[in-house]
Amino acid sequence: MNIGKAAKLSNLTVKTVRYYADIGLVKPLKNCSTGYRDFSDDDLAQLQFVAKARKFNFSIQECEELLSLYSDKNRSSKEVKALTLEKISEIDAKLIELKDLRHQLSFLANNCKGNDRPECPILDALADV
Amino acid sequence: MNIGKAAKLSNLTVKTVRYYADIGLVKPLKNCSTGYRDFSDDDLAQLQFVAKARKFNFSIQECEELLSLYSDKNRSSKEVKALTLEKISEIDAKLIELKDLRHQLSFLANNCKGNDRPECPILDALADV
DNA sequence: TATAAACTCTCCAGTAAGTGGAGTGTAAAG
DNA sequence: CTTTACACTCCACTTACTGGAGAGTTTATA
Repeated sequence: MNIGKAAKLSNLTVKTVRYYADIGLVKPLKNCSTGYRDFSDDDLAQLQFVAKARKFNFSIQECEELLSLYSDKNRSSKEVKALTLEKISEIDAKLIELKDLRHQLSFLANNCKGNDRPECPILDALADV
Repeated sequence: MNIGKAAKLSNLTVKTVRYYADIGLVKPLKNCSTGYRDFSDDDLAQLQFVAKARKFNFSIQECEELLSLYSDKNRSSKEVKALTLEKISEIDAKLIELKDLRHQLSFLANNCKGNDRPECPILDALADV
């Protein structure tokens, strides 16, 4: 299938699919005469896999690792689980950071009248070392 | 003061301070003979302001807006509060997204034995469109 | 059959917010 | 006087794409 169809079926943009092909994440055949990429069903499955993994916050490099684990029939599930748990703790760290940030910002916002006068505790807090 | 001291006092790296000067976020004087940047106390205050605002997840562009609001003695606190509330709702959206992601990933991890055998519900889920 | 629309290609540049390194010049300490 | 620490510029690289130019291909319509 052509790139447009592959993109549609994997919920990616054509640009993104082309990019994934450029960096070798998928390796579609090329029609020599037209230069058009030709995506097999397997290529499509890989694109769908990557699209989903990216949604799960896996980086491109991690997607590559997952793909190779996926196609390796002798791999253990241990490695995949380890990568996933690592992702989860990254997410946990980010959650803590964001919650703290939200806390501080809403404290500042609550103390700011938000009127037409110049006094602003938010700016004061930012200026205060 | 020299860039090293300005960096130290604002908890930024020298590279970052130089970058901020390059993009015009701060405008230190330059010693014509040596080419060394010379940071005034005001420049330092700006760097500290930006360093703090960046920690609060404000983008560089937003930092510029905040800086100009800060130095405008006639500005109202309304604008600053609006920007802050916007930030907070961005953070909220991100929090929801991350929580959902964590949920799905931990569900997958919990269902994966993580042993030496190849069966892996995580990979299966990624492959499942 | 002509032509227009839709699709594809490559290549170049840009995004955000820096980081890393090479090569070179300057200042302070021993 | 030399070593060390600091400063400078310039270029490339990072992540994961996105946008656009200019050109070729395929399909649908007049």
